[in-house]
Amino acid sequence: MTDEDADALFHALAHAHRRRIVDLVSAQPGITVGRLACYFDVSRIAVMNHLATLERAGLVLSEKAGASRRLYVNTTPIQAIYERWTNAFSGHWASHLLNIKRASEQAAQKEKADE
Amino acid sequence: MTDEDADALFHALAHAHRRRIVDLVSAQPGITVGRLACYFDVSRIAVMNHLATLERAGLVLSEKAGASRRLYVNTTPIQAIYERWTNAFSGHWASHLLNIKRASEQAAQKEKADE
DNA sequence: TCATAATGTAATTACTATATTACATAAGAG
DNA sequence: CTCTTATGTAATATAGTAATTACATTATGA
Repeated sequence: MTDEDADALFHALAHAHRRRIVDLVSAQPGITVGRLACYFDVSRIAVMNHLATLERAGLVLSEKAGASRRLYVNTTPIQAIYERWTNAFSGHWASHLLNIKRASEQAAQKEKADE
Repeated sequence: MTDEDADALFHALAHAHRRRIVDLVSAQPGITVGRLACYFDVSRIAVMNHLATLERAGLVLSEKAGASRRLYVNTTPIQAIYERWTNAFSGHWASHLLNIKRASEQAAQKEKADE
């Protein structure tokens, strides 16, 4: 996963409307743009912009169906997040919350070793 | 996890510099702000702003140590992401990539049923 | 073909984010 | 106390986001 991919992906998920879109499309695969927009207070255009952001991130796929456009969720990028971050922090994972005092002591020792 | 929490969290991760900060602080718990800033081309102030964003999201914790400030990663919010998204899409998880054609057929049937 | 309904594009506006430089505060060394 | 180093704050320029309204395109069906 490149930096650009990760930027697009996290940015796409960094807005409640877009996360809700993912949930709605996930629950109703093939929903059209217009029907989806009905769930929101903002304009259809705003929803379309959010969809463009989600498509850029690869989270939403679409296909034309006559005059409509059907929407689908792609979970692959979400899986990529999972692999990226759970592997990166597998060492910390067990404790769930970092113990600051212990880490602080370790850091103090490291400082001494560095000089 | 509230919408505000999720916004802060995903936004925090939506920048390569901030993700790199998380990696660096994770690898060197207790690193100081100044030392961390040395890893980046941008100014120390820019790095501090990124740190503020990460602290707002709960991804980075800090404690004063004399004139310095020691930094630590907190993995709890990342675990929250994991639970939020893997549970939400557990149904889709098995196939990894959504099969558009099948979903499209299902959607077409659903449309008929709705009218 | 013509009317209608769904989606797409353009231009605009208000707001937020990222980064900078310059200055201010706080702690440790001599 | 004073010099130095580390961190924090203020003001600011630039760029990117999120939303709007108005108009254009495309497809369906009488």
